[in-house]
Amino acid sequence: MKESATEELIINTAKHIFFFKGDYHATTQDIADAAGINRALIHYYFRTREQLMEAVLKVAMTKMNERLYLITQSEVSFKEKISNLITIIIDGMMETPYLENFVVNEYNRLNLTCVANPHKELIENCLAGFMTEMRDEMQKGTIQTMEPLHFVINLVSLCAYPISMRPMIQRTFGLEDEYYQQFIQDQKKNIYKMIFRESVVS
Amino acid sequence: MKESATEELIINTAKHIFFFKGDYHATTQDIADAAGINRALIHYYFRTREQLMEAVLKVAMTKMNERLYLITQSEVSFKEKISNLITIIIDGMMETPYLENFVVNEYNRLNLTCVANPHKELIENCLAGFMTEMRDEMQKGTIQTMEPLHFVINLVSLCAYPISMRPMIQRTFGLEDEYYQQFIQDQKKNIYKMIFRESVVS
DNA sequence: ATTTTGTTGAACAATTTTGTCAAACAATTT
DNA sequence: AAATTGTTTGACAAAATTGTTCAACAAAAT
Repeated sequence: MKESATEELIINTAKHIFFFKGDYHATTQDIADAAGINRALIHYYFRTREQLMEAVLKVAMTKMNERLYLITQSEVSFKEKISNLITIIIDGMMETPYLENFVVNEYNRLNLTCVANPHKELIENCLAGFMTEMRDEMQKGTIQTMEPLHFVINLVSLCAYPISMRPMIQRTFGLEDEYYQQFIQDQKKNIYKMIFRESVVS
Repeated sequence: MKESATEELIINTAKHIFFFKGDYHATTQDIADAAGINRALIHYYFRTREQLMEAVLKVAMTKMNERLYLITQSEVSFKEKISNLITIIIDGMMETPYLENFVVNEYNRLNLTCVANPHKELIENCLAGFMTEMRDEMQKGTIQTMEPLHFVINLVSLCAYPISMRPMIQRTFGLEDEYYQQFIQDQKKNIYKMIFRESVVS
C-alpha cells in the first residue's frame, strides 16, 4: 500500500519543522500552512496531532536505526568503520539537527513502545560484534584502552554534541554561521585523529 | 531588594520542572500546582508565562556563565583546571540535565538579548587566556595538537552529551538507571585519561 | 486602631488550539 | 452517465490555556 502524496507531504513538512527548524511549538495550523494545505487534512490523515507526532517520530527513529545498522554490519576495516560512522552521524545530523533533541524532549510524553525498533535484535547483535572488535583493537593498541561502551558513547558525543547544541555554542563563543559550518566539517578529521591518536596538522 | 519567598518558590519550581524534569509543555497551572499555590500568583509576579520563562532562563544562563568563569580564571595547573572543568560540568548538569536542551530549544522563540551575559567581556578574556594555555600545553606535548576551539568543544561534548541525551542513549543501549548513573561518574576519570592520553585500567 | 500596602484565591473573559462535521469536489468504477 | 469511493474545504464546537479582575485577607506602618 503506497501512501498518498498529501500524507507524505504532511510528514515531510512536519519533519522539516520539527527536525530541521526545531520549532516544537508548531501547531497543526502552522504545519498546514507550511505544507500549503487545509488543516483538516492533517486530522483526516492522522486523526490527532499526537498521532502525527508519533508517525514523525517513528520515521526519525527508523532512520537512526538504519544508520546504526549500516555502520555496524559493514564488512570493512575497523578504521574505515570508524571513519564511516563519523561521516554518517555528522552528515545525517546536519540534515536534521534537532532530531535527537526532539526524541529526548518528547520521550516522556509519548508512548515509545509503539515506535519500537523492528530490527532491535539484529542491531543488538551488530553492536555486540562491534564491541568485540573494539576490544581487539584496544589490545592491538590501535585505540586507547577503555570500556567499549565508553568508547562508543564518546565517539557519538564528539560527533553529535556540536550539532545538537549548535545555537548555544555559537552564541557562547560568538561564532558566525559560515565559520561554524566549516568547524563541523573539520571535526570529521579531528575526531578521527583524536581516536587514533594521530597528530593534527594546523 | 530581596525577592519575596513566593516569587522564589515559583522560580525554583519552574526551574525544577523545566531543567530537571524536562517538561517543556508544562502550563502555568502545572507550575502553580507543583508549587502548591494559586495560578494567579504567577501572573502577579511575572505578568505573563513568557516573562516567567525569561526569568528562569536568565537564572540558568547566569549559572552557566558563573561556572565558566570559575573554571577559566582559577589559578591552578592546567591538568587541575581540566579536572575541575570536567567535574563542574558533569556535576552541574546532573543537577539540571535538561537545561542545555531548554536553552537550545527556546533559543529562537525568546529574545536572548534581554538575558545577555553581564560578565561577557570578562569571560571572553578568561577564555582567550585559556586558549593560550592550551596552545602552550600542546607544544609541551601534554595534550594532542589541534585547534584550541576544537579542544574545548570536544571536552564539553564528552562531558555534556551523555547527560543531555541520557533518555535516548539509555534506551538505545538498554541500560538501567543505576548503571547509567555509575557510567557518568566513571566518565569523569575516563575523559581525563582520554585528554591526557593515559591508559585506563579496567 | 486604622490606614496603607502587599498577598492570595476564585471566578470570569479572551484567546488559542484542537477536534468534528457535512457539503463540495474529484477520481474511479460500474 | 450514474454511482461509488476517496479527498478537500470552510464552518463550527469543544477543550485547553492564558490573562484579568475583584474581593478577601494578612502584614506593616502611621
